Amino acid sequence: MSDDNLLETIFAGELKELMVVSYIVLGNNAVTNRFIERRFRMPVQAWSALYAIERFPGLRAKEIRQLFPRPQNTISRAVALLEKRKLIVQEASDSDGREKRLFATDEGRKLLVEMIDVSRRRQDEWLAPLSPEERSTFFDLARKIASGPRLLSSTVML
Amino acid sequence: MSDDNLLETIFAGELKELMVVSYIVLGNNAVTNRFIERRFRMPVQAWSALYAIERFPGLRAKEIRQLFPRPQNTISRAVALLEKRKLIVQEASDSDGREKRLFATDEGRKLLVEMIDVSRRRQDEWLAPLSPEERSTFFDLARKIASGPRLLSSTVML
DNA sequence: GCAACATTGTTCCATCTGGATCAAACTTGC
DNA sequence: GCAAGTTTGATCCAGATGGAACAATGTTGC
Repeated sequence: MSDDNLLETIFAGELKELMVVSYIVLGNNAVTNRFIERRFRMPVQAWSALYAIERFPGLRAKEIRQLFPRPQNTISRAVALLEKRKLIVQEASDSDGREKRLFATDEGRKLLVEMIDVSRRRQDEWLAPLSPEERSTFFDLARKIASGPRLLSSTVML
Repeated sequence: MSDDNLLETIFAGELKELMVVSYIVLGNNAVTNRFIERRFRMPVQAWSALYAIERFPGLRAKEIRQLFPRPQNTISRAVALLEKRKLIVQEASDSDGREKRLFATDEGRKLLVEMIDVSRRRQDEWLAPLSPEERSTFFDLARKIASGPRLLSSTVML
């Protein structure tokens, strides 16, 4: 069986949606994770956290988890790395002594400009097969899936 | 800012497609990976490999990589685990002494029945927000993205 | 007021990960 | 025929991962 037919067949089974989404994401992650690791010497979740913190000044660590569903200690380590690199600063919360409010530094914002630029160009790269209308439709449907109540809390995989 | 507005905002930026797809996949992985690890005591790539081997009897390890873009040693370990559990057997290739042809055992096929069933129900769970027509459209668009030449080989993230 | 419980974020540690290296088998060029 | 290069898959190892336990703080119920 030829290589193309392998994919054709796997994208025709009862798990075709799972298979095609996994394929896209595993393929993209291989490219993206390696690049971010090599270029910025940080894991992807650190760059994600910086992106979120810059966009929402004063963000709390627990809120980063709502944006990027990752284990708690993963966020904790990413934040610690960003602080060590002086890309963000932590500030004690007035209202809750456990919380730390996070803010990007000028250096962090500067690094983000490059990070966002290359990520946007990478996004255009994997979305290239879609027309603008298709791209819009794809986003709307993905948005619907993201808003589903069972995405994060399953009843069949307990 | 409320929790919902955090997501609303992050899904409205210049990286919205990346953000929404990441959100779906990170969220689904948290559920799925933990379940497969706990229920079947194997990493996700081992179950993926078993799925591929059952579907394509005599598959080679390198071909699994085309279906599931993962590092080569990851596949090698997954295959070794499946063989140790007697879920697959390896058979020397006639034409190439380096290759091993992989075949599911009866036990492997039996386990797959349950794996596929729960995975299909999980798939229905995260696709639930979409109508049948939307689901079909989503699949077609994802299929297009998967077939793009720059998904696996970037020119902007070298 | 305070005991029981919940939440936030950090640390510990066994396990996993993936880039690099390796050995074996195959292919190419001459 | 064979040296150089390639392909296939296994192994090594430094560093990452995530579940669990933890400390500190806040909330609830009485």
